[in-house]
Amino acid sequence: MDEQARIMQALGGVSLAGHSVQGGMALPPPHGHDGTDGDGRKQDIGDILHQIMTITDQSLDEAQAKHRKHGLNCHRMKPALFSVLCEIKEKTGLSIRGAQEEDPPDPQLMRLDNMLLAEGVSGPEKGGGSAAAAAAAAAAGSPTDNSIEHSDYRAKLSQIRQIYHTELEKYEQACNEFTTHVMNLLREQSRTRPISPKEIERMVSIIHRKFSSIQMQLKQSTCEAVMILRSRFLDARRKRRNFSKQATEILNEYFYSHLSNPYPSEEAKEELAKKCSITVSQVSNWFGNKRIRYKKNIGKFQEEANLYAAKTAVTAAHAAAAAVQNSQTNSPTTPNSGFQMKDEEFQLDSAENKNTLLTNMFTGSSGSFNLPNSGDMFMSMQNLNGDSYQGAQVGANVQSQVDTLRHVISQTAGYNDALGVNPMYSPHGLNGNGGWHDATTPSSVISPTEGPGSVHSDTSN
DNA sequence: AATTATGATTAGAG
DNA sequence: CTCTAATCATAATT
Repeated sequence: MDEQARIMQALGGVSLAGHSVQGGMALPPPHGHDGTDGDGRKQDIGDILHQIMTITDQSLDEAQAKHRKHGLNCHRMKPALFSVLCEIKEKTGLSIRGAQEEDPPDPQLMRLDNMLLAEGVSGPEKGGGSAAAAAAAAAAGSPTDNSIEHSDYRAKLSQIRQIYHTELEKYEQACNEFTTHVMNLLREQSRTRPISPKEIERMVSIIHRKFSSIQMQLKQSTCEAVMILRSRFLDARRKRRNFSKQATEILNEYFYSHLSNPYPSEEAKEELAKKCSITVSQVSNWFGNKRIRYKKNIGKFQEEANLYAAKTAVTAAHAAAAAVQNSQTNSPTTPNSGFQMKDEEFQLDSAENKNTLLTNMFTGSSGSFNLPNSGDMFMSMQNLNGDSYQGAQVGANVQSQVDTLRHVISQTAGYNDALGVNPMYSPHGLNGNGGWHDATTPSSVISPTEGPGSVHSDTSN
């Protein structure tokens, strides 16, 4: 330091005219040149330094700068100056050391990385386009997670992923560019000043650190975006969608036809899930809700129960008719389009009037009818109608059954009420203290519809 | 706007 | 894990 100061001091008064220097003193002694005899030398140094200053001032004047640099490089005194610089550096260089060597793997960054990986943003590209991704997801055994809702999410996610990747790439590229630029600069400078490889390394790592901090910001904002997207799309609680009419239909059918033990097995749940195109857990949710809500207010559900009981009954009858027809070796072409029409009509009817007769009929006000499932319905209707399936015109036979039902309904549509609030009967295996009986008896669980042709109105295959 | 319906979540029991 | 019961938050209806 002292020396430097001294040199500078000396420079102060030196005339700037360039004197040529005599006597090539290759290496100025490290210490103690007290300025005794080097007048010309001083001037020379002053000259060079002045040039350096000037260059620094006009460093942007490209061609000129180059020229001057070249001049400097070729200057006789250059090696000498260089070595001086080397020495100075040697002495001062130690000061810039221990600036945190190996970068610690920043837990914050790790967290972000892990999350991005988990969300499939930074992981391996899977699927590319959103449609392809959705299709792949649907095709893969993944339980068909409501892919309609999901595809939107996936599209958005892949959009985020794309942005993230391009940005990342951009940063990386910029980082590399900058690094090489700096390296070149340093390399060039290394001709005029001593630069150890360690220093270059340090510089590079500083640059990388800067860029990685930028990357972290990118990752952070990407994470945020994903989280927002997630909460918007995947938190189904926020964006609750009702199941399709058809799905609830199917679920209700199952529920009311298994009222005595509305606990679908795992397989049954899967089946229902597939039919309704919802997930198994959604089926479970549905049944959980249904059970508890049914139990809480049976009266409120009577109508629905009747409706579905009747429906399954009709379905069973319909199926039975078909079966019988089959057994009668008639042509397989079903000639019962008319019947179907009637079927709908029937549903309409039963929905329209506040049918409570059916309630009495099916939900066992008498206590005898505690299983409003298709099998029983079928049987009872057969009995109702008197004759059996042996009749010649079976289609008409079933038709008449339905008609009979309708008749009864319309006849008795008058007196109802009193049962909505007062479920004095505990139908369908619902015991007194809340909770269904352990009705594990297969006869009540499995549809006993072993009518003619063994017809299952059950949802199981 | 208020109310009801409904799917999902939660705590807690088994 | 499944199930119940309570609860939440939103959709649908009045």
